[in-house]
Order: sequence, then C-alpha cells, then structure tokens
Amino acid sequence: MTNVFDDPRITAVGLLFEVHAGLSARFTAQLEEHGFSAVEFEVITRLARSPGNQLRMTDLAAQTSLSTSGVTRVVDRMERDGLLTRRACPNDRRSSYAVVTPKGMQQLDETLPGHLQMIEQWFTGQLDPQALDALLDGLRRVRDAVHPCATAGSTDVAPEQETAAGGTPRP
Amino acid sequence: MTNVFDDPRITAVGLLFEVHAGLSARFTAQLEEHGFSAVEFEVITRLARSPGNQLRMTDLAAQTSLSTSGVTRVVDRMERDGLLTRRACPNDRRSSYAVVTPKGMQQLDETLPGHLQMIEQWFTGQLDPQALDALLDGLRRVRDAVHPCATAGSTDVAPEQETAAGGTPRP
DNA sequence: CAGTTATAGTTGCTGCAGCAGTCGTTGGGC
DNA sequence: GCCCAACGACTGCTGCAGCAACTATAACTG
Repeated sequence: MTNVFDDPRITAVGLLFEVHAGLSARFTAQLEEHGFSAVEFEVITRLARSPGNQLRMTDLAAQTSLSTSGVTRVVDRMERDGLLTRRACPNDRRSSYAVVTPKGMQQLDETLPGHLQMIEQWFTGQLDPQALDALLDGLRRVRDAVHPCATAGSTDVAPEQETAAGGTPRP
Repeated sequence: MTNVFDDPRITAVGLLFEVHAGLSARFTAQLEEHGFSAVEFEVITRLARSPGNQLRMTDLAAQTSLSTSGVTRVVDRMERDGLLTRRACPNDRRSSYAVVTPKGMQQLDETLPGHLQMIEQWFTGQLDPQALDALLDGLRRVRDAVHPCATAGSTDVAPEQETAAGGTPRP
C-alpha cells in the first residue's frame, strides 16, 4: 500500500512538532533544577520583559498559552512561593496586576544563563548563522499567519481574515 | 533597562513555540470536528502508518509524546469508542498490540483531507518552496540533535553523548 | 530446574488546565 | 440616577497525563 503519511505536509508538521517536543523536554528538565515548571517560567518571563515587571491577568493569559483560569491558578502557586504578587489596578477595580517580586527576579536571574546555554546547545548552535536566519525567517512568516495577537496588552492587531475552510475564530 | 529578553536566542525559541501553539490550536479545532483529540489523532496516525496498522503499546509510547501509562488510557478510550482493538502478541505474552479497526480507518480517512488542507493553509502554503525547504532542513538538523529515537520499534539509535550542562538523560 | 533480574502492561494517586458558572465592577442608554 | 450588557477575575467540576507501585511474563544465571 502506498502510504498516505509520506505526504510531505505530514512530514513537515511531524518535524516541527518533534523539535518542539524535544526542546521542551530538555528545557523542562533544566528549568526544574531551578524550581520552575515550564509554565511558570513562561509566565515570569513574560512579566519580567514587560514594563514595570507586571501585567494584567488577562493580558498575561493572552501572551501565554493559558486560559484566564489557568493564569489564576499559576499565579496562585507562584504567589504562594513568593515569586509574584498581585497588585490592584488603580484605574479599574476589576483588574489586578501580577508583579514579579525581588525573589522572583533573583530566581529568574539564576536560571537564565543556563537556559540560554541550553538554547545555544540544542537549537541555535546546531545551525550556521545563515541556515538559522532562514529557519527563523520561515518561522516568522508562519507565526504571523497563525498567531494573530502575539503581543496583547500593547497594540491590537487587525482582525484576522479567514480565507477558506473558515470557522473557529480562536479558543 | 536593557532588556535581557531581546536576546536572539530567546526570540528564536519564542518563535518556534508560538508557531507550535498556533498550529496546535488550529489543528485541534479541526480534528475535534471529526471526533479526534490531538493525542488520539497522533496515536491513530502512528498506528495507521505502521505495518499491519498495529504497534506494541511500548513502541507506540516511544513514538508519541506519551508515557506508557498514558498510552494505556488513550487506547482504553479509543477501544471503548471502537477505533482500536487490543490484540495479544503471539510471541510474547506480556506484549499486546494496538490495532486500528475498520471504523478507525474510516474515521481517519474522513479526517485526513481536511487536515492536509489545514497544514497547507496555515503552514506549508505560507512559504514558497525554496523557503519551505530551508525551514525543513533547519528543523531536521535540530530534530536530529534533540530527538535521538524518533523511530522506535524499528532501529535503535546510538546512545546520545552529552556535551556540557549534562544530566537528566530523558524523561 | 530454582532464583533473580528485566520487561510489558495496568492501576491508584496526585497535580494541572479548561469549561462553565458566579461575583463584583464598569460603562452606555434612557 | 437607574438598568442592563460587557468585562475581569475567581471557583467547582471534570478529564487527562505522569509517577510509582503492582502483576504477569520472559530471559538470564548458576
């Protein structure tokens, strides 16, 4: 039987997903040595790169792969561990900010060098600069297509225009 | 403050992960229209592309992102839904095969065209052939570094050689 | 052949994330 | 000022996946 799964499209996706899984596993292992889960690291990173080391819960959810309820729980845990604090929003009493504490920043600072080294070792360092550029350029174009609002909290993006096989806006 | 997070390595990983998340979300939505969860689709795909539409539970675990216990539960569910069956292994009475049923194959056949179309629309179709090749080539090289045993059940790979920042072999 | 070790699969327990429903807050229409 | 829809965050419930413990079988050793 001629295998339908040799279709280059399937292979392409398989490749991308395997790379993601592989890198995730490596990173998770290293992050846990520093007391972070993958999600926690993503959260604290997004916060730390934002002005004032803080972000509203909703915006945090939009920037991460989490739902708002997911963000609530993660921030719960990290607040219990002293890495974050909640701060009331002065303008809007419904909103609250998640803020990185000094302890959180310190733990992040201890984690980052090793993390960067891991990236270098397993990802960027595997390719010569030219090939890496090509890879990133391709990824960027796919990202722009597939990930409409990568930077919530700052600028909003034009409403996406579906082409065919339309449907499900976004979860 | 000069932001540490503008480091190109962080950006590269962020890009890759955003692409993965974006594609995952799209695919998940489409797959669920056909009654598959993402994991179930991965499982049935791996089975369907294997000789005899079957695979031992352990090999299935190695080829997917699941642990062996995870495979047990997924196969439980899919067997309950009539998509798979367990079959005893004649040589080794410890092992059992997971086999795709006709109903499973049919449901897969109904799903695949739309799935391929999604891939085309959101991923491969976003790039001209040359750029796509460059992207896939880069991914392939990273995959080879990071994902030692992509094809379990067939050939084994040479034991990985850690360089620096050693440690945790694999989960 | 008996005894030990390794392997295949399953299951109890735990932790996590999403959904849907709830409460408090905000802003617009009248 | 009052009412109602929209919004932000939180919580009960459910389903899922991994770990560790367990059973059954296989392979190895003397």
